[in-house]
Amino acid sequence: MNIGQVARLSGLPAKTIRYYEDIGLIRPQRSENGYRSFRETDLHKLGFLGRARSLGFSIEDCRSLLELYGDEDRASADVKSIAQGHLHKIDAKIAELTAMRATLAHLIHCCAGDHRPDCPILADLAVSHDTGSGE
Amino acid sequence: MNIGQVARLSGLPAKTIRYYEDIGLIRPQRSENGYRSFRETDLHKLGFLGRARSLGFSIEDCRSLLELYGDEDRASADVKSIAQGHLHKIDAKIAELTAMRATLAHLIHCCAGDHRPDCPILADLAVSHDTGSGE
DNA sequence: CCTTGATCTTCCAGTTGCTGGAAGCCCTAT
DNA sequence: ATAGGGCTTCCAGCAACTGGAAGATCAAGG
Repeated sequence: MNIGQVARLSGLPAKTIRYYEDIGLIRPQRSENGYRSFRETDLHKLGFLGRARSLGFSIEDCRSLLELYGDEDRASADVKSIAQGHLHKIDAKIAELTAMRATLAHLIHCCAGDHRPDCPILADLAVSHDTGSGE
Repeated sequence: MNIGQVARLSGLPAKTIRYYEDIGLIRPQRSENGYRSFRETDLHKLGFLGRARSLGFSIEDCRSLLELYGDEDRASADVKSIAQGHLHKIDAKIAELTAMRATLAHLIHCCAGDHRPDCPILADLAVSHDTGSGE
């Protein structure tokens, strides 16, 4: 299979597939004309990568997961550990965004949003706050 | 004021302040020796930038907000519009992360996490799903 | 056989928002 | 004079691609 077909089947852009080869996630063979020649296992790995990435795993996590996937003697604890680490990062990010969202939504609510210049959003950004326990 | 003091007062790294000058967010004067010389207004702007960034506004949003902040004839609607656009992006991001989190937490819950190789996390990543209405 | 257009190749640059480091000048204190 | 800190510039790198240029290859049509 050439890269175009693999891109169609895997749903990944050809550019991304080349990039994954560059960084050593996959190692497709080459035809005599220099074209990449993908086997079923390559396609399978790309699907794996696409799904792992869509769950937000970093490329390095994906590399580890792919390695564990190919290791018959893996311990599921190693996989679980990676997933839990990622889950913690997601939770931290959600918490951060939720805090931003709350402040932002409040400011937006307070802003008339008309032709006048008075704006509580700008007023808030203009003064320093303490990060502490305000109500 | 030199950059070190401004960094201390604003809480922003000196590198970041230089970067903000590079991209034209601030325009500190220069002393005769070539050092940046910050006025109160520069410090104020840097505080504004720090707070806007901490709410997750992009640099380009910050540029617009700073411009509106300095424009006595602004309409608060313009500020509100930027903030609302940003809020939508945050909401989209939260939704994306929450969906990831749900899938990931489920998989983690299903994984024994012991010395054995059987792992529902890897099993899930290994097969293609439809994005549709599964339960 | 030749041309056209799609597909493939490599390589370089750009994205976002900084951050680290090198090389070198300036300033103060001893 | 020298040591140290702070300041300057510029270049590289992070994550994970993405876009584009320049050129080879292939399949189909006239």
